[in-house]
Amino acid sequence: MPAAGTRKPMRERFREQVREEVKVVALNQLAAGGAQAISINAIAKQLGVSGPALYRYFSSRDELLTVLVIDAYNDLREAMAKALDTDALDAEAQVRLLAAAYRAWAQEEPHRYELLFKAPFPGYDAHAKPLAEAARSLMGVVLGVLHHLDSATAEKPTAYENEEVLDARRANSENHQLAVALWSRLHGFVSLEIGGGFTAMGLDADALFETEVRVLADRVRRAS
Amino acid sequence: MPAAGTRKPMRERFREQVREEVKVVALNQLAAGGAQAISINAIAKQLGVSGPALYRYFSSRDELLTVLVIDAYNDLREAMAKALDTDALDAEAQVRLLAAAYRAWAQEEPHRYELLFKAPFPGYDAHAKPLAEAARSLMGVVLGVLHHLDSATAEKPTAYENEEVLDARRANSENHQLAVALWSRLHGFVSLEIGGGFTAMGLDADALFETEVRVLADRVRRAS
DNA sequence: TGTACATCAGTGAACGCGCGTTCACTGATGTAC
DNA sequence: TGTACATCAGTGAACGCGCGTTCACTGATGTAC
Repeated sequence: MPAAGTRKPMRERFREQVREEVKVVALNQLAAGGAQAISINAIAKQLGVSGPALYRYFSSRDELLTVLVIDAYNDLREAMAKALDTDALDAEAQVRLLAAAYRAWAQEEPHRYELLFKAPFPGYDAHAKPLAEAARSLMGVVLGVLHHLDSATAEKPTAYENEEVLDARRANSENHQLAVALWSRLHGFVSLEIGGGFTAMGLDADALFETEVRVLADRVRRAS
Repeated sequence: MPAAGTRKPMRERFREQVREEVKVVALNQLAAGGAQAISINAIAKQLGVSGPALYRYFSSRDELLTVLVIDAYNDLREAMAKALDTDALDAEAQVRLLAAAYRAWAQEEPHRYELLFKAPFPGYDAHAKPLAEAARSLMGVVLGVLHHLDSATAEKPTAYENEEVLDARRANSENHQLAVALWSRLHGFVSLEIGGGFTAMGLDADALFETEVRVLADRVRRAS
């Protein structure tokens, strides 16, 4: 009988624990054979359990995949947020940190990074709300960095309610365009690097990245 | 009995024709359900033929997929080469044309573009030589544009024999780094655009692309 | 502390499906004399 | 022009596989009295 701090009923705690185990095994399969290799039956076998047992924890294979994508969004966001969690730095330095964190996460978790971008991008009208929220929250970190560049759009970028207002403001925001350009370049570099395009050509990926980041930082400095 | 111009034996011509038909149907399936939806049996059914029949034309599903990837590389390369097939232009203008052609092809053939970059990047040591050649040939077009910027590396970039010499020269070439940066940005932009990331955020993709291309062209002008 | 009951994790069989691939074969088609 | 033969496209059955998911069930586990 565990002491204080254990508020949830035991069965619920158990459920959450098993869900985590399932996700871990699923990520192993992802790393080993790609997203389509994630299979309910194979996961069950690896957990020493029979197939249908997992339906106690995930209603379908689709739900499992969705959860993995959301987790990846959140992980990447937290990695970036953590990198920026330092005492006051100017925007240029923050962009450098952000870029480094983005690349580092993708290098550490290449399969999860691919999972993020091989899935269709979650639109506003997507049936999966949590997914869209996770994606927007990630972009919120980038916007946060460029935040003080333009005081007209200076509100908390993660806690919106009305999406239409948000859309209108975004479309007209210089910062948002800058953020997207930043993200676009990071994604281009990182996905080529992960795919092996650079090393296959005998190129020094670190040097290339340095150059790209320097260009980005310059642009941010010019805008500020 | 066809007249002059028909040199190949009829059976061989027939084989090639059927191979093309198979590829067309395979591309339809790719567009409809992703690369993993390409299935020998389903293609056969759609052609009004029984499954094993296709093994007369492709030795395996893998061979079919490889051929599709090679075709896509070649198509994209030809689209870019064609765009540059104008009377003498300076490097800056050529970069603009190249970028526009790259994006246009990806927009017209989004599924084939994805097919290219979701496949593992063909390295030198890849067992599939034709694949690696097709990929290098594509890069050759980009290098051709930046060609005259650096006379030290000025040789025909597509007709190499010795790969090790090629590697060494590439690693040391400023132009090659510029070409890769160019490609990296194009890929980043285009893959986000295809994925729907921009429109999902209410952004004007054309305007973003214009900005990115202008930055690229500036950099090329500065280098020349 | 002990007993009765409700909850729910996990089982095993089954359904229906589609896949890639092999094999021995039939029958048409082009070719050589 | 006519006949005999070799080539080869396509068939249908079969193999073995794995998948997601449903269902009725057993048995353990936590809970309420």
